[in-house]
Amino acid sequence: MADGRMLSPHSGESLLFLTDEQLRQGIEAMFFAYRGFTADPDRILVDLAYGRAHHRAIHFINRAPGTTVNNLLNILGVTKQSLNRVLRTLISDGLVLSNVGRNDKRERHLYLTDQGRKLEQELSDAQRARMRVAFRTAGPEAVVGFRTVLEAMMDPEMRQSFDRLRESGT
Amino acid sequence: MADGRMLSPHSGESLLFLTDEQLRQGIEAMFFAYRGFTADPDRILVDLAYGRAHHRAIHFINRAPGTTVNNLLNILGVTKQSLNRVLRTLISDGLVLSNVGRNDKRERHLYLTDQGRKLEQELSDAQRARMRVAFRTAGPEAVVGFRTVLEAMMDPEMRQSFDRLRESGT
DNA sequence: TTGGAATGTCAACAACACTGACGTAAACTG
DNA sequence: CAGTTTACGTCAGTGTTGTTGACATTCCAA
Repeated sequence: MADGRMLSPHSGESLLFLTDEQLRQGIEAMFFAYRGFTADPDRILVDLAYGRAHHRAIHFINRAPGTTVNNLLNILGVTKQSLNRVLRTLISDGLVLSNVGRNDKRERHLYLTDQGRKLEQELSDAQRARMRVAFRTAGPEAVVGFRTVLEAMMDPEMRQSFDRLRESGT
Repeated sequence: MADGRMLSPHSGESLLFLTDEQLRQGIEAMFFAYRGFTADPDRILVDLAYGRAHHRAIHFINRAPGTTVNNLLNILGVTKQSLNRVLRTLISDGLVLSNVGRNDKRERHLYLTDQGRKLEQELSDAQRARMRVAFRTAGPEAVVGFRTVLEAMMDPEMRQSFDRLRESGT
């Protein structure tokens, strides 16, 4: 990294960071950072006998209230059977509400209950705290770069989901 | 993001990107990007009846040849029982070599066989290809920011492992 | 109205993480 | 040298989360 920054005039800066070694460090950075990224919510979840799958479901239901199971399926990228198991426990535990669709009775629209929102808050507070420290430490320009690279790393369909959520957010 | 960039004179740019909404977008970006990050190797692995755990073991053994089981354990952050299950299959399949330590005969030093290196190459080629496209698309400055934020997001012990590997690499 | 597509549920199974207990061999220590 | 610690492996059991297969319900269109 240190000497990677010294531009040699003929190589062109567009190739500079694309050595296998640079790429491998990017890969390892992703691996280690993701561990940190999930560590704090995970600690909260173990006490509740929930896992990451529950967290993800809660997160995206909170993000898009009234979403259908199918929509959630596309966002999460798992099979409906896998999601259903998670939803079933969340519903029976009173964290999630599942309402039959008015227009299309095949659909189920999902909402968080007050209790569900409470847990969501707790989980995302923990996760945001780490993200906040990381962002603050790294600085605004680094954050922009971070987001740019991550977006470029997504599959196109995932990028679509991401953008859709982003629009609805702010 | 768009209006987040408009600096209001009194707020100070150091707080600008730390709204809950900005942080949540960072969180979701991590989630979607990580899916892309693992997608390509995963596709290769299913055909071989291996999983991500095997990939991770192969990656870090290749990265630090001769590493001990204990060292690998610390890097991967799993239990020895979990790692052992993976190593056992890799060894019996002839991808990994486990040698008794010369100085300390309690230790096992791990190496990839030719066959193991071949698979590692295949897997990391796939993963690097995506990383390369993402880096190229995002540009050099974004890559620096990406790396900076990821490092700030790691747990301290993980950052240590990361730095150690980085030093040995280049 | 009948057949097909979409949506969601139930059951069984596999991968991979975990804890706990135990065994062996080697190294260290008083 | 005896006792403890360290490194590694293994067996058994459990939980989460993914998978496929089978099935019921609902909608829609020929």
